[in-house]
Amino acid sequence: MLQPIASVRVVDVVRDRLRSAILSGDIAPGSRLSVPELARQLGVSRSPVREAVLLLVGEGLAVEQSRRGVEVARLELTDVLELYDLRTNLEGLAARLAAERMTSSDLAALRGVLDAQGAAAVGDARSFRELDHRFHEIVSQTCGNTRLARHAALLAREMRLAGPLMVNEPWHLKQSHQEHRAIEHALRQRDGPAAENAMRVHLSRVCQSVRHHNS
Amino acid sequence: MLQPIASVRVVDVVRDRLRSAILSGDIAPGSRLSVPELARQLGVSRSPVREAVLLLVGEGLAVEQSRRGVEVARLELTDVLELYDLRTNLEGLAARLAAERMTSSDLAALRGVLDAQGAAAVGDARSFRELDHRFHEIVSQTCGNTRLARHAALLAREMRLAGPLMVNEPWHLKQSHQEHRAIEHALRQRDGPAAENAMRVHLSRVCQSVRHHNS
DNA sequence: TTTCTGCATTCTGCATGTAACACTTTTCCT
DNA sequence: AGGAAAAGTGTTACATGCAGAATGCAGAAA
Repeated sequence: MLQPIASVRVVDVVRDRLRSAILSGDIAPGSRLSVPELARQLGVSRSPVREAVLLLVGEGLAVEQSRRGVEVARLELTDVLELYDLRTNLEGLAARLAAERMTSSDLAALRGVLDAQGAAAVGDARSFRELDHRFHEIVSQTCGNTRLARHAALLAREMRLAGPLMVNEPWHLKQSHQEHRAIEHALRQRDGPAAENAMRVHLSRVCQSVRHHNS
Repeated sequence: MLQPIASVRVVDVVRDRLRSAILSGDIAPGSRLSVPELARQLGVSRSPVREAVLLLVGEGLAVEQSRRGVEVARLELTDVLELYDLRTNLEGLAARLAAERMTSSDLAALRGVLDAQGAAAVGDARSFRELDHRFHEIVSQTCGNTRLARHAALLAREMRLAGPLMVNEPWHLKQSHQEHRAIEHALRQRDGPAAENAMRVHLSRVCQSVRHHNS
């Protein structure tokens, strides 16, 4: 059974590259996304770059200003709180649904991420965040509701623009890790309501931490 | 104090026109969206049309097929159920938040919509649906969470593609109308939890009706 | 020193050119 | 007639052209 060959479109490559650059911080929030400049740097014409930039606007990672081009979105504290409110609900629902649908390989992947996170928790905030995203991504993507998965992914990605607003103290990361363990435990028990509750507790608590850390 | 001049971009006009045509059914689900053809019909060049079509894909109203262009999204029953699950949660949250933030003019607008809906309820399913959208839109847009408002709007719009899957029996519309009244009552009392509960009851019940109507 | 003016540069937004590909119809050969 | 090849039609995806608008800056004016 041969897989159909997926034609690689330039616009997709450009979009992925720009998204990675934005999420990794290589292109800082507030930076202008000049289409001709990016086209020169990437060695392609302006058309696919323009379309990729438009798609990023649709994803919420960039904002357009009337006639003044597009710049990488800048998140204020209120934006982050908004995002946590939404994620609390969406990912809570996702966790409840995922509890009944996760395969044993999904659960194994989840545990692998948590083990790696436990090892990274001391000091390496960057690795910790990466594994945090993987954890939440696995839960969202296995919930069985494709639209929920898509919207949760959009919100989780958008939140990665928050950078300096996030709390990186070791004790806080440790706390998150323990809450992740609780979520995983509920998922492993196939206890949907408990998983939802644990996810909501986790994200609400992080939201509160962020709020108090920036005031 | 002069208002800044909002430049009207062709791409925005095209996007709005295409979206209206899709949501009104003028362009049926499954129809191919040929960029050159649409450009001819609209009397503009292909560039803004191509971008508008891409934006509609981003909104979930159209889907791209590899190398075979874009067509208007076709919703199966499972898609509609997915959407209701999501809307139940998102709009439930929106209702709770809106209860504390709606102004008296918002409440007046809501009541106006409900009164019009009460008059239209008998027989005119098309008007009823239009007012239903207005009702949910007002609640979502007044919740104070811009991202919640945006995502709720996207989901509500996407659901309008469901067409023949929806339940249009008069008694069902009447039931929806009464549930809308209950939601509005809770909002007017500024009772967030009650509003959330009423919204969830409403959307869950509609979801069940749709499920049983198509099986 | 500060503010304004005019020019040069760059960008945005739309139009158009074009190669590669997909689908349809016609034609040609058996 | 039946089936394959080939031409024709239409599209996608990318490249490029270009007018108008925004931005930055040097130099003049207050």
